Amino acid sequence: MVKNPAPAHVSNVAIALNAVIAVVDGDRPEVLCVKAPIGQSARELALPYGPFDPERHRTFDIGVREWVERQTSVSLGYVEQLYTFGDKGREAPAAALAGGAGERVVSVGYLALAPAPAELLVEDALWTNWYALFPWEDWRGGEPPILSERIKPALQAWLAGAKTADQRQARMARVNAAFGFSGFGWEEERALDRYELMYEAGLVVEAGRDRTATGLENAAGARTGVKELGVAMISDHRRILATAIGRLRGKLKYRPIIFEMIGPSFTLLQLQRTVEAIVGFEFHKQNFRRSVEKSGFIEATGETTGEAGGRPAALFRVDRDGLKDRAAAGLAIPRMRRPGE
Amino acid sequence: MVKNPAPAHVSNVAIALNAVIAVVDGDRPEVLCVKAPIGQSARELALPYGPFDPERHRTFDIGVREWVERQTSVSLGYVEQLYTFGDKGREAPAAALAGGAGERVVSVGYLALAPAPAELLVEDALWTNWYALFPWEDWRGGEPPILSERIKPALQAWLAGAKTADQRQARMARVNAAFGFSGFGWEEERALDRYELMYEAGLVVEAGRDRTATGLENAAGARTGVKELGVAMISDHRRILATAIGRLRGKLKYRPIIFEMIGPSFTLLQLQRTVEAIVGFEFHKQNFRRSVEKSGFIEATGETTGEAGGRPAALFRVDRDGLKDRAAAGLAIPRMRRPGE
DNA sequence: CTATATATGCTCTAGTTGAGCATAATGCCT
DNA sequence: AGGCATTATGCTCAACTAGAGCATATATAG
Repeated sequence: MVKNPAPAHVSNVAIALNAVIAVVDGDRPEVLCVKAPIGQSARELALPYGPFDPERHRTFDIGVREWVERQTSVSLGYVEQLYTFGDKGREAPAAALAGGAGERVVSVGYLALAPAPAELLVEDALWTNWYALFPWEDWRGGEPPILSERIKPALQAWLAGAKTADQRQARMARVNAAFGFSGFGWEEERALDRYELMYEAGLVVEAGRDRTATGLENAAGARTGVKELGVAMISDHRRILATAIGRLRGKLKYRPIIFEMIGPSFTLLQLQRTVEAIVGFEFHKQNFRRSVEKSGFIEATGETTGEAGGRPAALFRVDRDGLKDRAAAGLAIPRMRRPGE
Repeated sequence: MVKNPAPAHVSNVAIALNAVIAVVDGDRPEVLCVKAPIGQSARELALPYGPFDPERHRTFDIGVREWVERQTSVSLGYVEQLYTFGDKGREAPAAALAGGAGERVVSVGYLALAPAPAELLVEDALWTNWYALFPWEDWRGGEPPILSERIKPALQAWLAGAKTADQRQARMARVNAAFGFSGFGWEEERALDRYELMYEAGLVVEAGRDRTATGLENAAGARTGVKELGVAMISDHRRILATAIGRLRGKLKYRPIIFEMIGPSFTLLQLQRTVEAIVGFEFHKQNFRRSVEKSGFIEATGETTGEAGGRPAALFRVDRDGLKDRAAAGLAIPRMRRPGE
C-alpha cells in the first residue's frame, strides 16, 4: 500500500560522479581519460570520476564542475546529466582494487562539452580519440572493415548460439536494428545499443572480464576465439562513453550544442568536420552549407582565411542571438545515401 | 591530479526511486499519484516512490518494478530512467515531515508507460489528469486561457523585475523560447522549461513554499499577488512530472512508444486521441491516418467497430514485427499551423 | 428518405532534401 | 603569364514530405 514511505534509510551506497568530457580537435573526436592502475603495474583507461560530496555540493552539476576543474584544469562549458548507473556488479573490478568488497557504488554520468582540447596540466590524463575505443563507429571513410570482417560474423555466431528460435529471432531483430544490417540502415545514435549487443555477445574485453570476475560462463567471443574489439576501459566506463556518444549524436539533431564545441570563429568546412567527427560519417558539403546558413545560428564575420590550398573560406562566428532564439532546433545533417541503403 | 580516486566513502545519502506512471484513458492523460500526508491533516499529491534497496535489487529497473507492482498493483510495461535529482533542499519538505533533518536524498526518477488505467487495489492512490497539474500544457481546445490571462502577464512582470538589462534580455529569450511567445511557436516538449520558468517567477505554489522553507525572499508571484497556478505536489515531484511529460512528448517523435499505451485493438481515431492527449494539441485527422498507415507499425484486424454515431471504423492492432524492425522511428505528428504561428 | 456524424480516399501545393553541375578564388609550378 | 590543383561557393533539378481541404462512403436517428 502506498503511504508516503519515509526516505530510504541510509544504506551502503556511495555516489560517484563520472564525466565524459568531449571535444573535437580538427577531425578527431576526443574524450578525456585517465590512466587508472589496475593491479600492480597494469593500467587501464578510465573516465575521470570523483565522489559526490553532499556536504560541499548543492547540486550534481556543481559537484562535477568543481572536481573536474580542480583535477584536470579543464573548464567545462556545457554540462548535462547522462544517466545514472547502478547495476550490481558494475563496480566489481574497481571495488576489487579499491579493497572494498560489497559496497555498492551508484554513479551519475555527466556529459560535458568544451570547444578545444584544452591543455592538460595534470599527470595521467590524456585526450583519447574515441574511435580507438569504438572503431566500428567511424564511417567517415566508408564502412569500417572491422564491421564486416569481425563483428558481423561474430554476431552471426552469437545468433546461431541462441537456445530457442524465439530467442534467435529476438537477437536478430536487435542486431539488425542496432547495426543496420539487411537493409535497415546505420543509425549513428544507437552507439549504446551496439556496445551492449557486443558486450552480450562477448566481443568486448569487458564482457569476459566481468564474467570471470563474477564466475559466470565464458562469453561467446571467448568460446569462439574471437578477439575482443576496441580498447577496453575500467569498470563500465566504456558503456558510459557509448551512452554519451549516442546522446551527443542524437542531440545534435535537435539542439544547437555543436557550437559548444567550436571556437569563436570558424569556416563552414571546419564546422562540418567537427560535426562529422561526432556523428561518424561525411556529409554533402553544399547541402551542409545550405542548411547551416539558413539556420540562423551563425553570421559571417566578413573576414576570410586562406590556410588550405584553395580559395579562401569565409569566417563565421556563432550568432548568439540566433542561438538563444532558436535553441530548440538542431543542425540539419545532410546525409548521403549510400548505395545499398 | 587525477589518480583513480577510490569510490566515495559512504556518506549521508539515501537513494529513492520515483516513478511517473503514465496512461491515457480515452482522451485523458493520467499519472498515478498518491496522497501524501503533510503535517497533521493536510495531504498533498506525490508521485509514488520507494527506497532503493541495494541488497535486494540488482538494478534500478528491477527495484522500480518491484515496489511499484507491490504497492500499486500496476504492472509496468515500458520503463525508462528519466533523470536523477539531487539538488540540496529538494527534499526539504519531505525531510521535515519525515522528522529527519539534513539527510540528503537523491532520487532517481523513472518513467513508466502502461496501456490502460489499471484498477487500483490500494488506498490513497489515484489516477490524476496531468493537465490538472499543468493546465497551460493542454492546447487541445486552442490556446489555454490561463496562458494569456495569467501566465503571460505574470512573466512579463517577472521580466520587468530583472535587475540588469542583460538579465532582462536573458529572461526574455528563455520565456519566448519556452512559451513560444512573439512568433516562436509552442513546442510541446519544453514542458520542463516552462515549469522551471514559472517556478523561478514564483507562479507555482512550490516556489513560495520552498523559499519560505529555506528563508529566502518571497517570490515575484507572491509579491505581485498572483495566485499560483495548477495543483501543487510534494517536494519536487511536479518538476519530475514535468520532466516526464517533456520526455514522453519528445520521444513520441522518434520512438514508437505510443503503442505501449494503447490496448491490443483500436481504431485510428482512438490512437490519434491517445497521442493528442499526450502532446496536448489536435492533429489533422486525414494526415495522421496517412502517416500511421504508411509507418508499418500497425495492421488492420479486418474487423470494425460501430460505437460512435457514424460510419464504423476499422480496427487495427500493433504489428509487432513492424515495431521491432522500425523501433527507431516515431509517428509523424501532423501539426496544424495555427493562424499567428 | 433526410439529416447528421464519423470514416476514409484523394489531390494540390509549398517546402525540404539528396545530388550534382558550374563558377570563383586562391597558391604552386613551369 | 598560363595551366593546374585545390578549396569555396552558387545554383538547379527531381523526389519526397507535410499541411490543407474537398469528396465520397457508411453508419444511426428521426
